[in-house]
Amino acid sequence: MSNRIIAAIQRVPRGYVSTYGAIAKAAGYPRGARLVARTLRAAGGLPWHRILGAGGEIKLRGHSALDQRLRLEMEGVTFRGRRVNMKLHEYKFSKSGKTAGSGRKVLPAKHGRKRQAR
DNA sequence: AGGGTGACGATCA
DNA sequence: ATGATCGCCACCC
Repeated sequence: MSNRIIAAIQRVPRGYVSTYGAIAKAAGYPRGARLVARTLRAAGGLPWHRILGAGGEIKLRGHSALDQRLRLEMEGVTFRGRRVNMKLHEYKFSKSGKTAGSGRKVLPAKHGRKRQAR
C-alpha cells in the first residue's frame, strides 16, 4: 500500500515542496519515484501540487502544469525560471527518530550565479 | 504470461 | 540546456 507515501506527502507543510524521489525515499521506497506519482494521481485530498520532479521541475503537462504552478505561487512558493526555487522551499524529511538535522554542509554560496537560460 | 506505459531519475552525447 | 537511453515499479490491456 502506498500508505507510507500518502503520509509522507501530507507531512509537507504549506509553502514548501518536495520531490517524487524524496517522498519515495522518505516512505521507504528508495527507487519508487514513479510510485509516488501513481499514488498522487490515484489518491485524492492530497497536496499534490507540492510534489515536484527532481530539481524542482514541474513534471506535469498541459494545463495541469500551469495549475500546479499557480497553486504553489499562491502558497508563497517562488520560481526560478521553469522550476521552483528549491533552495528556499524544499522540505527535508527527518527519519523521525534518527539524527534530525542530518548532514547538509551549507555549501558556500559564493557570489552571484552565472547565467541561466530562462 | 507478455508487452506497453507513465505526474520519475540519473547519465551520456 | 536539450534529447536519447536505461533502470525502476506498479498498473493495464
